[in-house]
Amino acid sequence: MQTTTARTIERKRTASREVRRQQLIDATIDSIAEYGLSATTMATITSFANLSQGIVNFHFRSKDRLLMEAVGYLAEEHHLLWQKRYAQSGPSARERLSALIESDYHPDICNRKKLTVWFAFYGEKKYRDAYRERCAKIDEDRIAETVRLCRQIKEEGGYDHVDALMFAQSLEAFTDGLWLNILLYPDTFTRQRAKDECFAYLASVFPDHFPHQREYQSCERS
Amino acid sequence: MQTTTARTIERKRTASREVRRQQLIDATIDSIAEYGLSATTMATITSFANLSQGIVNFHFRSKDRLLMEAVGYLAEEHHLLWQKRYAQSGPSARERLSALIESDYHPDICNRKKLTVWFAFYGEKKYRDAYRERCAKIDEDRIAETVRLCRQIKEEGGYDHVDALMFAQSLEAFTDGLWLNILLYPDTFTRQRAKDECFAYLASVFPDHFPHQREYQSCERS
Amino acid sequence: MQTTTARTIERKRTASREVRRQQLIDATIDSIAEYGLSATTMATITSFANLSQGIVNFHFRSKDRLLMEAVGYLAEEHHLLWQKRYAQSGPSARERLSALIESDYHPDICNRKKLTVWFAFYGEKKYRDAYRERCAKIDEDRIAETVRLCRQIKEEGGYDHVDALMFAQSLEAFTDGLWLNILLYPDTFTRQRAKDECFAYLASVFPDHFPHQREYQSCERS
Amino acid sequence: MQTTTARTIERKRTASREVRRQQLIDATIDSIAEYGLSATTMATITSFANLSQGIVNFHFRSKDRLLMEAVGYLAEEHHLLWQKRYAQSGPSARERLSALIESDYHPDICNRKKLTVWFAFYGEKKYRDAYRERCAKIDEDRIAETVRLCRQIKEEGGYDHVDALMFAQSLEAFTDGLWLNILLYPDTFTRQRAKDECFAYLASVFPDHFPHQREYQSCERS
DNA sequence: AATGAATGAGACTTCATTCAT
DNA sequence: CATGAATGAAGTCTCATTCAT
Repeated sequence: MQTTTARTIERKRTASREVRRQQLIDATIDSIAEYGLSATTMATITSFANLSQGIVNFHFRSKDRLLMEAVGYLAEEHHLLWQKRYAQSGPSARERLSALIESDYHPDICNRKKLTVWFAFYGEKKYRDAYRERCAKIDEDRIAETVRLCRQIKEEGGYDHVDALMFAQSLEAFTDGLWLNILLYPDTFTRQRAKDECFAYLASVFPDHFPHQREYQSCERS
Repeated sequence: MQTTTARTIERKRTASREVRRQQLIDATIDSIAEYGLSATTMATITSFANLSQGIVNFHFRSKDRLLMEAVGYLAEEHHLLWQKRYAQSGPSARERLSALIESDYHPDICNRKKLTVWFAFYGEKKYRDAYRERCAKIDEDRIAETVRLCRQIKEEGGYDHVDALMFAQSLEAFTDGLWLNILLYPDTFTRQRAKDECFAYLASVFPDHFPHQREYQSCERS
Repeated sequence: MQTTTARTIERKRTASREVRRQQLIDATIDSIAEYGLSATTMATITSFANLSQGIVNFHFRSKDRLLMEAVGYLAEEHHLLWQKRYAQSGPSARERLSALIESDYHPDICNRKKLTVWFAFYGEKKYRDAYRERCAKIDEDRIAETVRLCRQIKEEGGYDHVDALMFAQSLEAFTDGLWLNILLYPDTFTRQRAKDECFAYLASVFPDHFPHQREYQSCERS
Repeated sequence: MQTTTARTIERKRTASREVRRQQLIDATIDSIAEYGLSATTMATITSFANLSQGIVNFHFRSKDRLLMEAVGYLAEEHHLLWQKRYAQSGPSARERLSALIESDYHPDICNRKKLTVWFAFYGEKKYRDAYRERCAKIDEDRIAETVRLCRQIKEEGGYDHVDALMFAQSLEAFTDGLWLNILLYPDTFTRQRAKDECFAYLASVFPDHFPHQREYQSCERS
C-alpha cells in the first residue's frame, strides 16, 4: 500500500512538474506577447502563471533557461502541427506540399501572439543561437521534405528550369517574410492574404499544379 | 603638421551637433550588432563612440530616443540608397525594378551588422511601432514605385494573370524573409544567393523580362 | 539561549510588512535629521535601517513615497500624543488647553531630530503639499478643539475682546515659530523656554486663567 | 585718454560684475520659488537669468556659494527695509515698534516667493548654518532694538509683569510662525490677517499702547 | 513543492563643474 | 567676459536570484 501511495504521489508530482513547466512556458509566451521580450521579467511571467516569483529558479535553473525552453516549445509545436497535417493530407505531392504550407498559416501557429514571440527571439543573438541549436534538425527535416515534394512535382510537370532545393529554401524565406509583414502591418496583411500570396508564388512556379486564383486579379485590369 | 594636429583637436573637442549625433547613432548600431539589443547599454554605446556616458542625454533626451533615431537612420539610409540607384539605372521598367532589388542586397544595407540591428528592432513592439510611425511613408513610396514598374512590365509582356500590387507586396515580404535567413543561416544564405533567389522569383513571374539563370540548375539534374 | 538566538534570527529574517515599513520610516527620519533632506539618499536611509538598498522599492514604491509616508507618520505621531494627553487631562477648559500646549513641547515631539525633519519637509513644496493633503483634517481638528476651549475660557472669564478663532490660530502659529527658533537658535531657545513663552502669551490674553509666572521677570528690573 | 578709457571700461566691468551677480541671485530666488530648492539646478538658475550654464562658476565659485549669497541677500534686504521704515517712523516707541512690525509684513518681504525661499533655506541645515553665520548680527540688532522699545513702552505704561527680552523674542518667533502659516495655508492666512494677529498680540500685552481692533470680534459673540 | 521577502549588482539618468573657443 | 559641449560621479530604481519558512 505504501509503495502504491508513494508511486501515485510520485507520479502526481512528476506530472505536476511537467504541468508547472508548461504553465510557466505558456506564461512566458504570454508575457513576451504582451510586454515584449525586454519588459518580460520573472515578475510578469509568474504573474501570468499565477505563481510565486521564486518558482522559476526551481523548475528551470534560471530565467534564461526558461526562455530557451520557450523557444524550443514554439519550434516543436510548429513541428508537430505540420507533421500531423502532412499525415492527414492526400497522397499526392501537390496535396502534401499544400498541407505543409497550410500549416504555416494555421491559426495556432500564425497569430499575432506567437509571431510576436518568434520575432522577439529572432531579434536576440542569444535566442537565435538557441533556436538554431535546438531546431536545426527540425527545420532541415522540413526543408528536406519540401525538396522531395518539389522534385516530384517538377518531374510530374516537367518544370525543368526549377531548382528544387533553391525553391524550397525560397518558400521558407517567403513564409518568414510574410509572417514579419503580418506582424508589421496587421491591417494590410491578414493570415489569408499571406497564404494567398504564398500559393500565388507556387502557381507562378508550378502553374499546372497550382492554378492561378481568379479572385486576385480583381484589383487589376487585364 | 602642428596646424593639422590643432585642427584635429579642434574637431574632436566641440564637434558640431550633427556629427556627435551621427557618431552616437553609429555607435548604437555597432553595439546592438555586437552585443544585441538587450545587452546594449549606455556604457557600451558611449564606449563604442569613445565618449562619456552622460553625453547621450545631452544630444538625445534618453537612451530610448537614441534608439528610435537609430531605427530612423537605418530606414533613411536604405531609402537614400535605392533612390540613388534608381536614378542611375537605365530607363526601362525592367532595369529600374532590377535596380530596386539590387539595392536590397547592396553590401551597405544587407550585411550581418545591419541585419542584426533590423531584426533586433523588429523584435520589440516599441521599436516596431517607432519604425512604422517614422518609415511608413518611405515603405509606401517604394511599394508604390514597385507597383508602377510591375504594371508596366505586365503590360509590356502581357502577363495578364499577375496582380501587380500583390506581387509587389510579395517581393517586399520575400526580401524580408531572405534577410532573416541570411541572419539565421549565414553559412547557407549569402547575399548573392539571396539575390539569386529573388531574381529567380521574378523569372517565374515575368519569364520574358527576367530569364532563368542557367547556373542555378547546377545542383539539380534535369 | 539557543532558542532566544533562533527567535531573534527569525524575527530579523522575514519581519512583518508593518515592522519593515516602520523601520524604514524611522531610518528616514534619522537620515534627514543627520544629513538633511537633500543629502538623504536611499543609501543613507537603508544604511540607518541596516537593510539593503533595493528594499525601499519593495515596501514603498519609490523614495518619494517613503518620504511622503514619513511626513504622514510625524503628523500622526503628534496627533496621537495630544489626543492621549487631552484624554488624561483634568476636565476644565484651562487644564485641557494646557494639555494641548504641553503636548507641543513634549520631548517626543519637540526635539531637534523631529524639528529638523518637520522644517525640512516644510521647506519643499512637494512635501508641504503632501503634508496638507494628508494632515489637513488633523490640523483642523486640533484648531477646532482649541477654539472650543478658548470660547469656554472666554465665557468663564469674560474676556470679551478676545476673538477665539483668531487666537487659536495665533497659538498654532506661535508654536510653529517657537519650534523654528528652537531649531535656529538651540543655545537661546530650549524646549522649556519656548513653553514658558507660550504660557506667557496665554497669560497676557487670559490673565485670570493663566497667571503670570514670576520667575520670568528675573532678567528684567521692575 | 587711455587711462580714462581703461578706467571707464574697468568701472563698467566692475559694475557689470555686480549686475551679473545680482542677476544670478535674483534668478536663484526665482528658481527656488518656482521649482523648490531640490529641483533648482544650475540649468534652471541660468535659464531664469537668460545666461549660459557655465557662468555661475565664474561669478561665484560654485553653486553652493551662490545659494549662500542668496541667503545673505534676503537677510540684508529685510534688514535694509526695516531700518529704512524705522528711520521714517515717528519718534515714539510705539510708532517705532509698529514700523518694525509693519516691515515684517511688507509686500517686498512677506510674499509667497520670498517666504518659499526662506523656508527652503531654513529646511536645510547647511543653509540654516549659513544664515546664522551671516545674519546673526543682523537679527541680534533687531532683537536688541525691539527690546529697547519694549522696555520704553513698559516704563511708559507701567506694564510691570512684562519681560521685555522674552516678549521681544516671542514677537520674532510669532512672526516666523505667521510666515510659515501664510506659506502653508495661503487661503486662510493673508498678509493682512497675519499682521492683525501680530498687533492683537501686542494689544494683549500693551493694551494701552496698542488698543484692540474692534473688527476682529465680528465672528465672535461678546 | 512552493512562497515571497530580501539582496545587491547594474542600468539609466541627472547635474555640478570644467574648459576650449 | 561669456558660452555651452563634455565629463563623470552619484543618485534612483529594476530585477534575477537566493533562501528561510
